[in-house]
Amino acid sequence: MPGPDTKQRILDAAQTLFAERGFPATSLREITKLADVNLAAVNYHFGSKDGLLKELVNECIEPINKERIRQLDAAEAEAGGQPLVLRDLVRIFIEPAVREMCEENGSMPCVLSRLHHEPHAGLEEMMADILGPTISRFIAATHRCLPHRTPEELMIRGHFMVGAMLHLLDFNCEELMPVPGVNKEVISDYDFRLEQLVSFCTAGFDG
Amino acid sequence: MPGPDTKQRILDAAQTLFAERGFPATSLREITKLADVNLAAVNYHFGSKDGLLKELVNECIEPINKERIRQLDAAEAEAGGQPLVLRDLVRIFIEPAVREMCEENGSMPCVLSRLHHEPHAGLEEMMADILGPTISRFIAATHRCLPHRTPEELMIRGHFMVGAMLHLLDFNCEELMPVPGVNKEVISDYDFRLEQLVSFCTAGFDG
DNA sequence: GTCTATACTCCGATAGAC
DNA sequence: GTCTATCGGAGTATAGAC
Repeated sequence: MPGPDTKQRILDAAQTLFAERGFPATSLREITKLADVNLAAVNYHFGSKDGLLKELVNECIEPINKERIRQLDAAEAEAGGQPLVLRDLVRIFIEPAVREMCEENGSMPCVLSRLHHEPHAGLEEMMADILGPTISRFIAATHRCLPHRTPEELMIRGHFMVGAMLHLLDFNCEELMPVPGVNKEVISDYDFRLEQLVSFCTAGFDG
Repeated sequence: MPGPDTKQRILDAAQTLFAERGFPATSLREITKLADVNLAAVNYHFGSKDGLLKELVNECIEPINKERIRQLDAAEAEAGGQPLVLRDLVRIFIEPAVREMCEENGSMPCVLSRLHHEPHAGLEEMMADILGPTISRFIAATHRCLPHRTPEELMIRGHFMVGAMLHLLDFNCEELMPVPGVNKEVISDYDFRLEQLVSFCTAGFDG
């Protein structure tokens, strides 16, 4: 079997199945069957099941992080030393993640938000390496917006923002509990969700 | 081996190990070895590994939910038909969970917050059964506090609140990324975290 | 009823032939 | 690079001892 795209086919199949039933509940035999490749190809190309996951996650969060840095650079250059508007800052952190994951990579949000809560070998270190510098810059920029807040207050509130965002992303996959008076179409709308999250976190930082 | 407390010893061992390394990474053979019981005892008492998890979760969230309902009943009786103060309402939802999980059941927060993001057979239904009526009452009470907000806005913001809370609970187990100027002792303090979360969500609902 | 011993199937991983 | 064969360990089911 030729197939120089074996690696990509495995990645695609894994993304689909991980999102559907979760990482631990998906077997390599299911993935390789869907991708129409041999079982051993996974270990050849990725070393292990965890290695496959790691590459999948890296492909997803690196562009998000680069976009955040790009927008932050642009906004700070335009502000010319003045503190940014808090709402703009919150949006710069949230919008690239929500947009990338909801529009370009339809099935990654669930995978990613779950991973933040379940420990995996080597994955936390990778996330910390990629996201650490960004987080430091955001805390510093937030401190300039809200000088009356302590660094501890800003850090824990940034943590709340991440939690709210991850929970929103996972929301795509679950069934909503039906609640009287709530229109599901409104809640499912991507722009509605994004604006609500930005409003919630902006007010939360300042409150 | 006599041991009429076999069941409880399994539950204790499972809670410890699930919190330490996560549910999927913990084998029944490790649990039964730590509990000093036979492997098959798990399936006798709980039916399956998932059944064990389900009972563990149920034991944990039912008292939290009862306490929320109790406090909500008391507050609404005292208010005598008037809308509650938003901050009190937020605290009634958050405080029982944070207190129960941080003080009485030191190792459950991680387990619980992870489960909210990884699908497990039958577990979502159980959560929905237990939490559904409570959530409906909170949305209704919030709507009386903030009549200018639509039900969709209140529901999605309640979802953000849950996400922030779960992320905070899981925070106990992780190592914090070191950030210059942030005192880890302050961030680790239970009262500090609770008050920050209440402030963040109260402002977020209204913002 | 409780608990044990044991066997069964499936998993991820790997060695070695092609 | 790809494939087959195989390994130890996982969760599960059950027959039978107390």
